[in-house]
Amino acid sequence: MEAEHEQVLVRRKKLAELVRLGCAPYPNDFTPRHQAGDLLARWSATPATTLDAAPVSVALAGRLMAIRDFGKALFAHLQDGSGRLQIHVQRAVVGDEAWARVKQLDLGDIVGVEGRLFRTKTDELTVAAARVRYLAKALQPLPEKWHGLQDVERRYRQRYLDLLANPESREVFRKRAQLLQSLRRFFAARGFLEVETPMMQAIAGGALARPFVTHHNTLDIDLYLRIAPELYLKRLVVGGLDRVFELNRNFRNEGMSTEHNPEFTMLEFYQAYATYTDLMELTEALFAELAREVAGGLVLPWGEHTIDLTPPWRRLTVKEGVAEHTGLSAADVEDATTLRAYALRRGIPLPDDAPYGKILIEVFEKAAEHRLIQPTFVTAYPVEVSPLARSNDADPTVVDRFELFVAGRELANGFSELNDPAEQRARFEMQLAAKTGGDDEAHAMDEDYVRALEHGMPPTAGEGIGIDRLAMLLTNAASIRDVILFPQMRPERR
RNA sequence: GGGCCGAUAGCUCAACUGGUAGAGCAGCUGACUCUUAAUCAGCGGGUUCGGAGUUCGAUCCUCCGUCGGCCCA
Repeated sequence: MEAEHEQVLVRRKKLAELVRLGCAPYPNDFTPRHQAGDLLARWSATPATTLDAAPVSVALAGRLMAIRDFGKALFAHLQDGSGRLQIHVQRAVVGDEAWARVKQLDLGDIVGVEGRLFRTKTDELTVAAARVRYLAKALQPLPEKWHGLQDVERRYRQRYLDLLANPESREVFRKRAQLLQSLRRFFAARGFLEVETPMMQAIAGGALARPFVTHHNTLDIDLYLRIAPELYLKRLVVGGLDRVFELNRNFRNEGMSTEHNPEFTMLEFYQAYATYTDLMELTEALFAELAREVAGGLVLPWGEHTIDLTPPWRRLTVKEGVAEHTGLSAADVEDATTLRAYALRRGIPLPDDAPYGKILIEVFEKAAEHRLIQPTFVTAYPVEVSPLARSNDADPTVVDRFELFVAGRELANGFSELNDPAEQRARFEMQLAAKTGGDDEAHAMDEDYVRALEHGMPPTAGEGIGIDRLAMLLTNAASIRDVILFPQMRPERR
């Protein structure tokens, strides 16, 4: 426990004084009947004379965010989950005894107010308080009323302070909630079933990433926090759930940055009898709808850029992207030796035995990705880095896969699913070889998944969308930590 | 993991070339019944992130550490 500073001690004294005056310290028998935002919406257009002629009784509760004391009367602003409403308390109205209690109120206290609506001289809708009760004492002072809470570290560690002091922050998370609702509505409207699959998996599959490990005591086995729900969702498609989606957390044991948090929210969905090109169109429709509902339109400010989500979006292959952003010719891009030399010049690290597809994708990631500001579907990914995707019929060195880039980062990854069990087994074996060769992000063998495919999975396309990054895009947030309520932080040493 | 930057009153921020830390808000006391960053008068509040060093003297310079931000891997 850190030493308490003056203001906390003062507030503790006030709490004691309130108790002495007969107030329960933390009562829970006050029921608000109104919300500040609703009252403002309903009555802001009503003239003062109407409010006086037919009084509107209200009861609301919230946190005191500003107090302007005039000795025998005071104005204050009460903030609840919906907004901020002014209250006016007069000694002559509430009586001396209640006034003595009102005088003990501090900024940050949670209070309940009953009274009627009126308009001040400056026409602000205000509650003329008949009764004020305090519902919870705030022992700690609020952040500065004008600048809010600026300290980035405290905004993340003590998100409650950020939320109550910074309206922009509340707005970001309101939009995020709206985003999730819109997503669910979009998929429900198209016949997708929302499902939940294991977070703890014996084999961490469905993506190429390092997992977190945990231990189950009774079973005495190590389990992995999932890096993706993919293989379970496709088992459901085998089981006849033709359209499924899951909107939930994934965990990857990797570095942290402005676009990576160890746990992050991912939408994955699978549609039987569809192809990756169908999903590109679906994705365009989805983003358009989300942008309209959450951000108010398809043209979004993004830092110094303006991003236009109006479909259709640009499409290009990985090789085209590499050629465009490296200056190499199409023939050079096809040539592993030339590509490797380019990678070396650019300081892109590559294992000695990296196959062509791996070199290609590394060069693409370093040279092209961050330049794809406007929405772009990148297609024709090398088979070596896509162990779960269906090979292209015309060119089996690539798969029927796309990634969507917006604002220079990957937002979605979708493909026609590989449903040939024999080929899937062969792909897993390729990955095992890579793993033996030192690639610890290579995919593990999943026998049960192959067995599921042997029962027959309909031709299917599936996609994953990074929800945190999508939220960043729709709220113009520079860091993933700005759209995650409690981002991962190093523990404070106190 | 590497580079750069940052941490000063409860909060938001100042402090010249090294000379012993200030303002606004918040708090406290008093005045004030239509204010809204209320106003007016007065007062208190500091381990300058932690540790070591250089120096007569360190918020300031050096080193180590902690936490955070940005960039890179």
